[in-house]
Amino acid sequence: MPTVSSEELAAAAGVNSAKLRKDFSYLGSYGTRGVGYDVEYLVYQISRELGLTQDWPVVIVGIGNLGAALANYGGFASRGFRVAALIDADPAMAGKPVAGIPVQHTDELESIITDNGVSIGVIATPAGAAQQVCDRLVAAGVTSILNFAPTVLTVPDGVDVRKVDLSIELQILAFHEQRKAGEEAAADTAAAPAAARRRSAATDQGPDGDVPAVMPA
Amino acid sequence: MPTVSSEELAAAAGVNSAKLRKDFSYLGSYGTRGVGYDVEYLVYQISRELGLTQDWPVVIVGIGNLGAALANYGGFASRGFRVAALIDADPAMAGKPVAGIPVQHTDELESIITDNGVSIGVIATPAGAAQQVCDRLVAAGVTSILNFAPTVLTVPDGVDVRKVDLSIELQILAFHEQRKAGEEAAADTAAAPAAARRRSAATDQGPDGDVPAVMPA
DNA sequence: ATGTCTTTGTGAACGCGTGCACAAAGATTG
DNA sequence: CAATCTTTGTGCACGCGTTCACAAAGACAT
Ligand SMILES: NC(=O)c1ccc[n+]([C@@H]2O[C@H](COP(=O)([O-])OP(=O)(O)OC[C@H]3O[C@@H](n4cnc5c(N)ncnc54)[C@H](O)[C@@H]3O)[C@@H](O)[C@H]2O)c1
Ligand SMILES: NC(=O)c1ccc[n+]([C@@H]2O[C@H](COP(=O)([O-])OP(=O)(O)OC[C@H]3O[C@@H](n4cnc5c(N)ncnc54)[C@H](O)[C@@H]3O)[C@@H](O)[C@H]2O)c1
Repeated sequence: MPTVSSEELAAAAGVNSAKLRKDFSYLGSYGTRGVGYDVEYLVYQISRELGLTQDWPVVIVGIGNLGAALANYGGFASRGFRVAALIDADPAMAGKPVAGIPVQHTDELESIITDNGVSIGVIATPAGAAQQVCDRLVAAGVTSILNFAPTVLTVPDGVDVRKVDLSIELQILAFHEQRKAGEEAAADTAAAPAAARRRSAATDQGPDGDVPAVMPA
Repeated sequence: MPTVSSEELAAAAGVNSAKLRKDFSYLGSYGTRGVGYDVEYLVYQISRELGLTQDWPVVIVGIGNLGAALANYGGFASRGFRVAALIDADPAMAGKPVAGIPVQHTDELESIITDNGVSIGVIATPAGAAQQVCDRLVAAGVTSILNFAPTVLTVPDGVDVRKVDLSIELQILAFHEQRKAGEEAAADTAAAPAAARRRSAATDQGPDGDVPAVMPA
């Protein structure tokens, strides 16, 4: 029986072995002391706990550059997600297949959700349409939303939203990049607006000081 | 002078106002008691601290479905990121413009990085090519990488990597979705492999118990 | 100038996740 | 069966981020 120890797994994942064991313990206690974890059983238990043993139908709304790329992405199917439908507001796109799936018009949004029992929706529309699309998805029964539009969505309790903001990812990299370079360049207060210059010399922090807690790691 | 209070900002952002004030305090102390924060000055200070006052050239490697969508995305430019070059290994794509920018062949990767002083790279190649592309980017001088390929990249110290894994985003939603539904469906141990069934009845946790600490929020 | 009222900035307490350290479990060997 | 050895499962302590609560600052009215 193939097994792994928490030490091996932790080394591979780059985390602490005690943390890993404690995490596993939340799913139940199914390691064997002196031996480790039964790989097959472990994989199954984690998959089940994560909901990967079921198939989740998802709809993608907004089949533009990004939506089309997502529709073409094979990585979803391999993790148990099935693209149940593609939805776009552009009448010219209706019926046209993307990634082998015909695009349907927004008019049919509600019936698509209901008929397919969809509970996960992906929003890839322009920012202006996102909240409205979100509202319709939620009203139709969707309770989990993956949002690519740069908007903060408002949803009722019980609905989960995850926002993927690629600009913010770049901003985080740029922030660290700036720190790496040292703040020599930060002294260019010439570019600051009038109100900024007002007291920048007095209060701007120097290159010392730690990373502000505001920033994500 | 247009101002905002920490209370207003916190309500808009959906966070605690004290946290917001403490966070701002790390950037310096530039609120006015009894009044609030000078909006213009606040925006400038945050932008500067985040590195948004400079322009960051980025290269995108792998101009397929996703890479092309990224190249077409206008949201980057508006946040101070300039697509300096598009790079792909496919000779057929060389010279062909995507989003108005001609695609260049991988052979020129090193010179592109050097000539443009690029320190941020985006990887949108298939998983198999990601590490190799990453190594070349790093060797050429890139110190920040945004990785879309489903691979854990190994990089030397001093290089930052951020991984965007859309499947994981969906998995997190599916996990919460499963919990919302109650675990009635979790009892389908019939689908479990032999080793799993071995003792599932004995140790599988019931519907009670809290959210495992393993899971991200 | 003095008083009032609003809002900041922050010390202190709290809660939670992480890591240490070890007893208990179980496999394995003699 | 007893001894030994490996690795789990977890109590406990530490550290860090979040939140509370309030004194101090400053605007504004009188
Ligand atoms: N392209 C990227 O790489 C990228 C990166 C980050 C974020 N985003 C965000 O993702 C979203 C989509 O980006 P894109 O580049 O694909 O844009 P796009 O303009 O190419 O596509 C938008 C699509 O949404 C459709 N649409 C508009 N209103 C709709 C509605 N009410 N209901 C349904 N469909 C509607 C349009 O017909 C169009 O097909 C935008 O909010 C963008 O900011 C894109
Ligand atoms: N499409 C999506 O929505 C999506 C979502 C999540 C993750 N991803 C990941 O993003 C990556 C790209 O996805 P895609 O759908 O755009 O794939 P794709 O096949 O459409 O594009 C890949 C591109 O990379 C190029 N390429 C291959 N090897 C290269 C190399 N060594 N150097 C430079 N370029 C090279 C190919 O010529 C091709 O143009 C994949 O790793 C995929 O798993 C994609």
